[in-house]
Amino acid sequence: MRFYNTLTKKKEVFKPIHENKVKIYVCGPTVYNFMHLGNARPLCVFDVLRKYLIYRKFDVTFVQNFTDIDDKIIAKANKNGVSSKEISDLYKKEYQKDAHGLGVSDADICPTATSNIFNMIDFVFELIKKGYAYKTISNDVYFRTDKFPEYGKLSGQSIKDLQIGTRVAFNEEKENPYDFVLWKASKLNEPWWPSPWGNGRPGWHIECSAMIKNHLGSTIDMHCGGQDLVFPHHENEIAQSECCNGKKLANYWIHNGFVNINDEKMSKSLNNFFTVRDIAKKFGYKPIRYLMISAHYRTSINYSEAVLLNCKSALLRLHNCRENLNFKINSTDENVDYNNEDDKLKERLSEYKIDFIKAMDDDLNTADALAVVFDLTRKINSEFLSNKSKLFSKEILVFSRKLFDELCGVLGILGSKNDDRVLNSEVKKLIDEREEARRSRDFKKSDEIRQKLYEIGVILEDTNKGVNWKFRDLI
RNA sequence: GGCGCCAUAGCCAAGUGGUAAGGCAGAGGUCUGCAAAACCUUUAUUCCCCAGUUCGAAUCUGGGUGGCGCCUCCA
Repeated sequence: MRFYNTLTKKKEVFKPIHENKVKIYVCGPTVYNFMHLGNARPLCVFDVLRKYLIYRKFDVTFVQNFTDIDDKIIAKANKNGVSSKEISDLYKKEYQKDAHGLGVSDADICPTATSNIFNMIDFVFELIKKGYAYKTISNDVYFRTDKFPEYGKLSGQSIKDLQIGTRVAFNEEKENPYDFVLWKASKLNEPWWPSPWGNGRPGWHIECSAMIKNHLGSTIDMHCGGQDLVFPHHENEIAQSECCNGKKLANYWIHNGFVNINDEKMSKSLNNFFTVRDIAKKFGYKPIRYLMISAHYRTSINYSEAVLLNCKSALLRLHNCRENLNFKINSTDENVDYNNEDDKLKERLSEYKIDFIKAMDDDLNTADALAVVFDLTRKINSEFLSNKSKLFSKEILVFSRKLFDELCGVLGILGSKNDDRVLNSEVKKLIDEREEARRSRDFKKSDEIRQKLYEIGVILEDTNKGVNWKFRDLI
C-alpha cells in the first residue's frame, strides 16, 4: 500500500508505527455555517481512506476535530445576538446530518476545541518554557518561527522568500513577521478562558496540535486535510508539535484537491459555494459522494449540475445491478446444486477483488477502483442477469452479491437496499391489479397502473420470473 | 516576488516508457405486448503546441500556450 506524502513529495510504502494500528487525524470544519461542497471532499475522501484501511484489517483510530471557537463563529454570534456556543452547536449538528447523508461514519473521537482549552494552555506553556514562544505586551503569545530551522519543510516554503510576499499583515509586536499566534488576548464581546498570560482564547493552529497530542499522542501515522491547509496551518502544527514534543508529528501527510466552480476554487470568500444541503435536496446525497471519489483525491474536480446528473446515472447502474441480483436470489430455487463450474466462477469473481485492492493500494485510486466495480457489474449482469443466462445455485449468487456489496461498501457509494423498506398495502394492491390486467392482456389498464406507480415512486420491471419492483428514490 | 498543480473523446475520468481503462451521453441490434432493466456491437490512429532523448513517448527532458492553487480565514 502506497500513499503520496506531501512531506516527501513522493509516493511511499505505508508503514504504520505499530504493526497494524493506524492513527489518523483529519482537520475538521469550523462550524459557523452549513457544509459546502468543498467541505464534503475531504470528508468523503478520508472516510474512504478509513474504510479501506479497516477493510485491509488495520486497527484504525480516526480523529476529526470541530473548531468551535474562531473569529467567524464569534462574528456570526455577535451579529445574531446569540452566544458562540449556540452557533457552533447548531452548525455542528447540521454538519453531522450532512455527513451521515453522505455515508460518512462518525470519527472514533471528534473533539471540540473548547473542550481542550487546558491542553492548549499546557502546550503553549511548554513552548514558552522551551523558548519557542513569547508573550507580547498585549498579552498575545506568538510562536518564534526562526527557532525552528525546519520551518517550511512541508510546504517547501522558506521564510526568507515568504518575506518578499506582500500579504502578511504587519504587526510590530511580533519579533518576525512570520511568527504566528498561539494565544489571543481577550477582546470585547469575545469568549475567553483564563490563562497564565491573562484572559484569552487559543489560536487556530494550536488547537489541532493540542488535540492530536491529547487524543493520539506525540506522533501519528497520518495527518489529512485540504491542500489549502498545507501552508500555513499544517506547517505551523509541525513547528509547534515538534518543538514542544521533540518528536515528529506525523509520518504521512495526505492532502485532498479542491472542488471548483468553472475552474475556480469554491469558497465562502469567493461566494461561489453550494451547500451540500441544497444540492442534496435537488439530487440526493449519494451522487455527491460519487462525485467526490470519481476522480483521484489529489486532483481538483469541477462541480456542475450536468456532472452531478452524470454521477447519478452511473450510480443507477450500480444500484440496478444490486437490486436485480437481489431479485434473482429471492426468486431462485434452493434446489439448484452448487457445482464445479461455480468454483471456477468464484475464482474469476475474486479477481475483481484483487484488482480493486491493487487500485486502492496505489495511493487510494478510487477512479480505478470504480472502474473495477463497473467491470464486476458487467460481469454480474452478463453472467447472471441476462435473459439467456442459465440456472445458478443460490450460493454463487449470494457470493457475488457479497463481493459486490463489499467493494461498494468500502467506497460507500450505495444507499439503503430495496428490501430495507416495505411496500404499503395500497401499492401492493396496485401491483397485483396490474398483474391481473396484464395477464388478461388489458395492456391499456396495466400501463396506466405502471405509470401511476412510477409517479408514486415505484418502478416496475417485467421479468421472466415475475415483476421486479424498485423504489425510485433510493439513490 | 517565492512555492506548487493541471491540460486525455461531446462530457466526467484512469493510465506516467511498450502501442489509449471505466462511466455518462450518442448510434445500431437482441430481449419485451409496450416499456424498463440488461446484454451485444459501435464511438480518440491519438493524449494542448513545438523540439529533443529512445527501437519505442500521452508518459521522460527542454521551450512555449492556456488554466488554477498556496504564500490572509479557508477543505
